[in-house]
Amino acid sequence: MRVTREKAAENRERIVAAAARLFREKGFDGVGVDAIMAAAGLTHGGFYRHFGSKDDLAAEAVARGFAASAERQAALGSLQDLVSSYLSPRHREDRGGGCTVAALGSDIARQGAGVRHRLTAYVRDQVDRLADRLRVGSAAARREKAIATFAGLVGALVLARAVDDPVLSDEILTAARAYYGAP
Amino acid sequence: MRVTREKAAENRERIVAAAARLFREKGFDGVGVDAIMAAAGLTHGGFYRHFGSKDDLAAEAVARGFAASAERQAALGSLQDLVSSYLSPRHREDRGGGCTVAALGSDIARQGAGVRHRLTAYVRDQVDRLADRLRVGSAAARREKAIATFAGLVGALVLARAVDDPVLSDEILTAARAYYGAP
DNA sequence: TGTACATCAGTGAACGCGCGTTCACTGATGTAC
DNA sequence: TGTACATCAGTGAACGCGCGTTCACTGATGTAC
Repeated sequence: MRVTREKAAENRERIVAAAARLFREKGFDGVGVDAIMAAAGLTHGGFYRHFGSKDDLAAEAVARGFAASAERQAALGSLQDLVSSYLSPRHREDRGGGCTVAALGSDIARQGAGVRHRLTAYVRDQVDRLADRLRVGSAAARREKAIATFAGLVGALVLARAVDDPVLSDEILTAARAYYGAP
Repeated sequence: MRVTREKAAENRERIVAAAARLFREKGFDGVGVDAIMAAAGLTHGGFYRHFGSKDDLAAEAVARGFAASAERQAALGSLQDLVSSYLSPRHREDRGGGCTVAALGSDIARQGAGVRHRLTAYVRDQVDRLADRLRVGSAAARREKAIATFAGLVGALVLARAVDDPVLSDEILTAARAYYGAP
């Protein structure tokens, strides 16, 4: 059942999108090739017509996630908007659709070169963009604050998701929002 | 080959210690029961004389990691000491022996109730201790800063480990050290 | 204190299962003429 | 434009492997007398 080149490209896109979501939801080891293919409406056998390995897909999937995050960030006006959106209960609940770094952070260091390389480019880019939004202090001071803020946002979201007490989780989000959202 | 009660308790300790290290190094899914038992100098078959399941061991192993972290923190004098030790290259390199939250953070939210419950108690405790160390501002302001600092430390270490460029990794540690270590 | 027996920590083989990957096959698509 | 054939995206069965867990067994330890 060969399909149109166009249709095949579309299927490939759906595989990457499904993988990006499922990896964030369940971790790299928590979801198999067959589950990803099923989520994309295909059977697992065809996987290797599109990707060399599950690792290769992982690299593409995180790249896709980073691109989506970068777009979302660009669409948000002020630093406060960005912080309060990142640290919202909605983002906490939406691991599958949210920030890839918070969803997979401690896993990424254990992944292959492709995944780590893409994360590195993303971190560099996000730090630059964050520093640009900070209007006070020297370039070095803004960069320092951008790095600390990025780390704080990621850490706060990870903690808010890991904790099993909703009250403490809310408190973490609120405190970090106030602390990092201050101008 | 039954062994002394004392020897059995000692073996159990070694299993938990090996698990705590290996889970942090390779993730919960990255290491199997047989590897843990081998690291403890035993064979895998005896595992279920000590633990009901791998999940049960995971809960004990993270609890052990948290206890060790709490001890380490108590031994450090000032906030600056704590921050610069946490964000040191040595800690970045020593995932197996370091902070459990940074090593397993994004995995923990996907783990069973035992692991998450223990993490929650640890976070509560660490936030309290950190707030106590901050000498400025109202109780509420200190608590807010404690939460933000805890999140920032965890996030910075996760990023410094995930990035594949040592220069950027060092910069993350240095920036976060300066930002969060300031009195 | 000494003896007989029950207990049970540890061993190593085995289980069922799910995983990543491979493969022969299908049949619509793409292409050469 | 039409025809004949090669291509190749997708299917579904199969592969080898490692995993968490179970089990029959061993033999030193613990205990009851």
